[in-house]
This record gives sequence, structure tokens and C-alpha cells, in this order.
Amino acid sequence: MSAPVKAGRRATPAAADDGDAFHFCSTCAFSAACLEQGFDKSRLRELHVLVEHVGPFAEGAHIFREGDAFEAIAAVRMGTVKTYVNDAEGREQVLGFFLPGEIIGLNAISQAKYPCNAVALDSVELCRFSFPNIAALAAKVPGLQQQLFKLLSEDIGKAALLAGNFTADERMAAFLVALSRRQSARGFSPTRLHLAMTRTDIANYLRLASESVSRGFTRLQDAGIVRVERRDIEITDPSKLGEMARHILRE
Amino acid sequence: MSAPVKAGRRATPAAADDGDAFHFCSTCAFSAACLEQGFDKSRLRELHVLVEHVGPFAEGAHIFREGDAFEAIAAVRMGTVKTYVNDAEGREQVLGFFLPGEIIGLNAISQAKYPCNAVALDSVELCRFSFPNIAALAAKVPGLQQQLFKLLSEDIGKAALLAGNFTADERMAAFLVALSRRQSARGFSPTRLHLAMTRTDIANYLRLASESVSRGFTRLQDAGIVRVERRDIEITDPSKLGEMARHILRE
DNA sequence: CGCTAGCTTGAAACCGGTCAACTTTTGTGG
DNA sequence: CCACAAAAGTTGACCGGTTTCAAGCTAGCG
Repeated sequence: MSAPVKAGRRATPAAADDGDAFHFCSTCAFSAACLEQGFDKSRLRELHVLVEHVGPFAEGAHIFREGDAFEAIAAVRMGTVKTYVNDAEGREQVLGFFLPGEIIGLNAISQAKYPCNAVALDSVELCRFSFPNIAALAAKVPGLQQQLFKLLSEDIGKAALLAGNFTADERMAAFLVALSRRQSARGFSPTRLHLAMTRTDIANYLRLASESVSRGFTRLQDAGIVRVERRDIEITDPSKLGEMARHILRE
Repeated sequence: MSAPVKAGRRATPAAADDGDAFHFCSTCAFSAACLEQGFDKSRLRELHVLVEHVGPFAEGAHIFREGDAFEAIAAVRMGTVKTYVNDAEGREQVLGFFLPGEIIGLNAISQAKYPCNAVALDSVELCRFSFPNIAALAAKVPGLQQQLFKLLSEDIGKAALLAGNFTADERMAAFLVALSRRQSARGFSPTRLHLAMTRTDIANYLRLASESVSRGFTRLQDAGIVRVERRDIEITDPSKLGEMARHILRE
């Protein structure tokens, strides 16, 4: 209800852990990016003190709500986060799903408050970065500034992805392919997915009726492209699925 | 063909114009923002040397093309720019229209090349900002960094706007309202619009068939909400138009 | 055991796309 | 200046995919 991204705040054990800067939260996109940039340990430590591990948030718990004052972005460390807004009729528009390693809150910068709600779909833990602090650090560390620009710029392109005029099947395929890639980038199987979200969530994300999502899964299964068992999906014909998604993913 | 955003390059007369930093390209979003931030003249001059006025581009001329190396963002000074991609079937997906004061190229940062084409819809002049240079300056000038973050973050939200599941009439209304606001923010009439783009462009932007755009205009006119005469639109009932657009614009 | 939320399936209505014909405007060259 | 051609825009008829409404199914949980 009050300040967002606050549940279960606990300090990172960074300061105590001087000998090994690589303890630094391994799932955070920043840390990986910064290591690639060849940061030295003192720089990493500087970044590390901005980080706060928060959570766990229980399934259904809100991480922030529309209108909350923006103070921090956060990387998902565990679980899945859904961001959404409610339109005038009370219908939910899902803006995105965020898996471990992905960043929530980037769209809040321009207005200094969150333009959407964020809710945990399962048990969620976050890495919280104070935005004023990270922006100040970015001014000193060009690589970090570049990384932030890059993250923001990526999201512009992503949002345009679903804006097109696509069929229900194409949308479903693109959704599954994107999920598969993100999971495999994190070291998980690219063919076996577990969906943290309901059919209705998927429908609200893809701008379809939940019945259409249901039928879509059935059609994909009948075509021998996936095997669906409730929220567990096995992609049995990745190339055909990719072919269906090609229009949306632009390849 | 070769390097993008290059036509008719001519140096700004900045250096010669020491006495008056406020000659600084008045339509650029940056300059306005920086003035608000209370920049002193030396700072403004520092920003100014990054700026290159380019153009004019003739109607139909490309400013950059998909895949071109990204080196600069640009503010529109005059005219209207359309950005688009071609999908697998060769259909055009319009990503946005950019009026004077608006910035093109922000979505290119993440990949270091332009992910879309940009074409002049009429006679277009630009303010070109070398991105490496402006990023370097942003590190020294916190207000500028903040401004860049803000611009990027805004675009994330905008892109999500049209992603929803809306009717043709709602899309048309939202398109006109957005255009009206952007024009009036620049000091032009909020009720009389001149469209630089064809019906087909609008259709490709709103993800409709051009016939649907045509019918949409007819319906809006029959309802007494607008008066349409080719590309000149008069909004005769702004409140009703706003009501129709409300779902999309979230108010 | 029975409740509830999530999910699936069927039938009908509807919105927008496609195809086609036509009108209007713009631009070009004789 | 006119004639012609090409592009842009409008309108009508039909078709198809999605939504909507409705009914039933399934799994999980008190």
C-alpha cells in the first residue's frame, strides 16, 4: 500500500564480502553486463552497494501499483512478474511478463511514477536498484550509462512487436518462441516450458479472448507442434513454431 | 544508400554566434529541456557544437534505412517523418509519425543500427545529434542524462499504446487526438489538422486496411465529430472525439 | 465430498479484411 | 491548356477469423 518494492527488504551481504566481488547477484542483467565491460572490483563494489535484495513476494502480491512514486528499477531474480493496467471498463491489459534477469520499472522514468501495476505470478525475489543512485553512478561509469540506454532502447522495440495485425496463431507462436528463448538464455530447456500465467493472462497480453488462447493451444497441439498439459508446454516442432512466429519476430 | 542522415549537411553557425546562445535550434526538444534545467551559456554552447542541421529532405527521401549503422539521433525541425519496417510479405508496418520537436532514432541505440526505415513525408529538416558525443556530454551534465532517460522511457509507453485490442473508430479517434495535442503543443490550432500522410500510411500505422480508415473518416464525419476534406481535418466536436479515444489514451 | 477457479468446447454474431468497381486528384508530356 | 495516366481515396458486397455467450469439464483445495 505505501512505498513500492519494499517487502522484506534486507541488506545484501556485500560489504562484509570484500574478498569476492563476484558474489554479486548473479542473475542481475547489470552485473553480467558490467562484468563483460571489464569492470574492476572496486567499481563492482560501488554498484553493489546500490543493490537491495527484496522479497520473496507471494503469488498475487503486488510489487508496485500504478501511480506509486518511482524510486527504483528492479531485476527479477526468481519467479515471474506480470505488469498490467486496467482500462476504463476494468479490463486488464497485460504489458509484459518478466522472467529472472529481466528489468521492471523502466517505463516509469519519464513520469517519475509507475504507469502500471506489477504483480508476482509465483514466488518472486528481486534486485532493487535505486534509480537516482544508479543514474548518478552511470554518469561516472560510461559502460553503465550505455547499458541503461541499451536496456531502455530495447524495450521500445519490444513494445512495438505485438502492435501488429497478426492472427491468433501467430501471436501464440511468437509468445512461445520468445518464452523459449528467454528460458534457454538462462540455461533452461528451450523445449519444455512451464507457464506461470493463466490463459487469461496470456490472452490479455496477446490481445485475444481467453477462449481464443485455449483454441490456439488446441490447434498447435493438433498440428503436432507442441504438447500441452495444463501449464506445461513441450515444443515438439521448434522449426515449425518458429516459422509461424517469423512474421512477428521479424527474422 | 551510404551513411544515413547525411543529406545537405551544413555546419550550424553556432561558433560564430558567441554573443547569443539562445539562437540554439529552437524546435529541438533538447534545447527547450536544457533551458528549463537552467543551463548556463557555456553548457549550451557545449551541446550546440554536437548539433548539425541537415536537410532539407524532399518528400519520399529516406533519412535512414533499416540496418544502417547508428551514429546519431535527430530532432525533426520541419516537416513530418514516418518510420516503418517491411514484414515478410512486403507489407509496410508504420511505427510512428514524427512532427517538429520529436526525436527519431531512439530505438536504434540497443543494436547500434537502425531497426527501421525513416522517410520524409514532406520537406523535412532535422537537427542531428551524434549519439556518442551526446552520451559523453550526458555523463558530465546530469540534467541531460536525465532528459535522455526520460525521452527513452516515454517511447516505451507510447509504443504500448496502439498494442491494445481496439475498434477501428477508437484507433482513428486516438490518432486524431494525439495529433491534435502534438500540434497544439507546438502552438498550432488543436482543431485544424493537416495530414502529411496518406490514408494507407494511417492504415499501416493503426493496423487497419486503408478502406477501413476511409470508412472511419466517413463515420466520424457523419457523426458530426470531424469535418474531412482530403487531408485537411477539422475537429468539430473535440470532447466527443476525446471520449472515443479515452480507452486508448487512458484518461 | 463439493466448491471454485481455471480451462475447454460449441454455436452464433460481428467487425474488419479482401475484392472489385468507381471517382477524384495529381502529375506529366504533347 | 488539354489529354492521359497513375495514384489516392471512396463505396459496396461478401467472407472469414475472433469475440461473445453459453454450457460443460477438470484439477486443486477446504
